[in-house]
Amino acid sequence: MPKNDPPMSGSGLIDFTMLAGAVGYRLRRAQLAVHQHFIESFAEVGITPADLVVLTLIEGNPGLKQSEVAEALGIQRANFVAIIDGLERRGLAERRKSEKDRRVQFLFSTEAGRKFLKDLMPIWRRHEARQVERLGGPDARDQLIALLDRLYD
Amino acid sequence: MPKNDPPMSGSGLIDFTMLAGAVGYRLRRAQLAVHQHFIESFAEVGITPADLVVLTLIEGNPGLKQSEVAEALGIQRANFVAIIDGLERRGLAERRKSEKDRRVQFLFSTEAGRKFLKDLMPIWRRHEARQVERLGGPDARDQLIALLDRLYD
DNA sequence: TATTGTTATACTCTATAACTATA
DNA sequence: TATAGTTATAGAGTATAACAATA
Repeated sequence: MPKNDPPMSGSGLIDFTMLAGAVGYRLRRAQLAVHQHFIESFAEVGITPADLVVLTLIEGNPGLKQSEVAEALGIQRANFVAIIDGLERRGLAERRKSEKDRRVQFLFSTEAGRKFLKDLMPIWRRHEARQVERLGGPDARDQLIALLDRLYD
Repeated sequence: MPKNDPPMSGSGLIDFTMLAGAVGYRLRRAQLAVHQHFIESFAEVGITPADLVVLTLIEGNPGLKQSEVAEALGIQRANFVAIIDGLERRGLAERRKSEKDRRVQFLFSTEAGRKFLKDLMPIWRRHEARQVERLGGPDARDQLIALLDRLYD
């Protein structure tokens, strides 16, 4: 046997014990898998997770300041601009300048935005149901979410 | 009151009920928080999560094929090249051409790589301990990992 | 023909600094 | 001087296609 070819090569078994307790690694793998499934599910309507989460939030909370929404979602102000630009260009959301403080922009979903969200609900529910199914049921989902929430403020 | 300024503006309370069950959203927030803490923790030694996970895996599994490591970690083989290039340039890992099949590269950690990993252990343990602490103890950590693993193959 | 590693490329996500207009 | 939104930019991370060497 050539000396460079290690004994275990091709065994198909890889020892992951050193990564066993790595929370960040497992989080990344799980997040990537769910993200991938989201992208595939919503490919036909062309919406990103960020778009959907923003639209959902301003639909449920009309009139928040742009910076409030960004902060609530953990998105940098600077990066938030392009997201709102996109939603506004598609007619799904709109900015309204405050009359009290001319620096401020309040955010609202439009009629088209509300219809868009409503039409998306079946895809959304299917996507979430898939995750719940993989987790082993609604209780497991609630348990997971409770744990995840402890990891961020 | 100017008509554009909504009643709830400035209340500080944002309704998240529409996102309550969104597994992907909570995953992203948690993953981002843990990733940020990792970056801050390891800033002084200048290593990314990907670098560390790769080095750890080939340390525990000497002589795997480059493509085996990439696939085991869910990284595209094209993107894996730069990671190994970096580790090799820093003298922490090395490629060895198979003599059986000249297309194949086996991966090994170097002596410097093993020392590097060993020196990193305190930072690593501190980082993990922080996550376990936020979760509420080792049992919560194990529970979380078990749930996360169900979300990917 | 198929596979391994590689290059090139594009697109997304995140972070930071600096600008503008207002306050 | 400080704040809200914006612009510009840089750095990761990820995905795809195509190529060279080898099988």
